[in-house]
Amino acid sequence: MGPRSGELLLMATRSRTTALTHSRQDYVKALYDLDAGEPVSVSTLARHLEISPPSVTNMLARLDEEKLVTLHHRGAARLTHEGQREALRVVRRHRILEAFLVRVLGLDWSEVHEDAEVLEHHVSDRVLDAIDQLMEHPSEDPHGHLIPDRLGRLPRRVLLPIADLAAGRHAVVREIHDRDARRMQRWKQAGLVPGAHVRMHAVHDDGEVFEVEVEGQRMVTGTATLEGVFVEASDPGVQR
Amino acid sequence: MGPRSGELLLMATRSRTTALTHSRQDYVKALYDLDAGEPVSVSTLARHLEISPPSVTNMLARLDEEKLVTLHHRGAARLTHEGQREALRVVRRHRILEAFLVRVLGLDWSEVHEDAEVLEHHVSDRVLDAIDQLMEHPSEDPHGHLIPDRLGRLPRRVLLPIADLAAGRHAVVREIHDRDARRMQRWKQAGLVPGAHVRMHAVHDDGEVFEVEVEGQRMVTGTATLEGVFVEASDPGVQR
DNA sequence: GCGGCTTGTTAGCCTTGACAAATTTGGTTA
DNA sequence: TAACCAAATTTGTCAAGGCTAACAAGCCGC
Repeated sequence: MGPRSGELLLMATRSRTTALTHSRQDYVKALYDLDAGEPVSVSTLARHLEISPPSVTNMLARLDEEKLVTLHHRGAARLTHEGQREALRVVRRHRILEAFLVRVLGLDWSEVHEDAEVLEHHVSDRVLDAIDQLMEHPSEDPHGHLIPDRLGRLPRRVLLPIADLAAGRHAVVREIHDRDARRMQRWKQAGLVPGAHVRMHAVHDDGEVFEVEVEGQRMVTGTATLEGVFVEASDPGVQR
Repeated sequence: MGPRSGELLLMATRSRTTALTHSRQDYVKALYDLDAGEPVSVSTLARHLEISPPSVTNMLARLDEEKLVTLHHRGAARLTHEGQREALRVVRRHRILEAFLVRVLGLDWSEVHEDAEVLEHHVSDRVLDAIDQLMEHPSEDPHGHLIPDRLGRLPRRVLLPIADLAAGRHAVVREIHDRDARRMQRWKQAGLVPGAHVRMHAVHDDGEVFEVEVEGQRMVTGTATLEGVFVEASDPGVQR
């Protein structure tokens, strides 16, 4: 739920003096992204970060000492409040940078993730603020993710994986997960972009095949394609 | 002379496959900046990079092995052609980024150096090109330094330290060296910015005190203030 | 309750690039 | 020529943050 259910955090009063190292920033951000209500396992994190499990165990122990995470059963980790605050800082930078790369530099939607991933660690606050101002403080990045404010606050938003949309329901695409450029290309071609209006016509084969209407265009597709697209139901009574 | 007398280099036909490490980029750039016609000493380089002399000796040995520098008497180093090419790559990035920070993000002239210094190592070619294009391929950065083209070519330009301007001579400010933000503030206030027209009225105390007219405003100042300002003589016959 | 897969962890090592302390080199001056 | 000083180098460390190989713990099915 991480990115699509940000919470209004109570900010700790004093913040750390030194910024987290590059690597720590990656870890807390990954934990934030992977947070689905329960602690994230070592192997999940290792896969996500493309780092070996021993290295992850090792780093998690450090983050635990530094009060950025708490450790749970079998080494699984979850962010502390402070860890979450740090994660949200990184998330904010990342999303502002993605917006900038697309809106100002005109780069493609589906290709900016990696660049933002690097720059989020290296852009100074001053430059970030200037970028934010230039774009007039956008509230969303190009994939539809909300941008936390300077204090790490993020409006709560309840979204639904598009595959969970019941047959007959209308919805609006709100977020597109952004790890795989090829998949994003496909979505883009299909019109599955933030803001697009969709309607689920029918679900076949026990939730394996979907008939979806995207901006008036009917398409048939499978789970693999749809995974990563989140919508907001636009007619009443739709629940997960 | 490094930055103010770039040369038209013959580029080697094949370039290295892997980018230089962050640290190596700093070294080659520093060597480029400090190049005044003869090898740069270990201590000069150490001071410029704010790194201890032993570390510098050590790194220079590696750069020598990697054919990026040649070593000379008492450990002094000079860039090879390949080293110079790499340096020019970094210089190009740095200058494009400075221009961007000022022209697009609206940051101050005198404050962008540090940010550019960091970003030059982390911006991808794709992003750099987009930035360059957005600005319509500027030929100079905000301090007046010429920006090498993609092949590392730089028009030759002969400039004069303003202090070397003979009494009575007119000139145009072309480059401002950009290491010290406070000094840059002073220049800015005095109107000593790239493009400004100046005239040397008189030189006193054996070249210690100068009477200069900047855009019509007369000022009296010392060597310390003027060091770092380079001009192009705008009346004939002025030579160093 | 006992193999045996899946997950984590321990141990030991590597790489980059920096540092300080102590030593050597080499040019300069008496 | 000897003594001296500044500059460079050698030697030994450190900190981050990775990695592999080998070992340990949990959990599942029987």
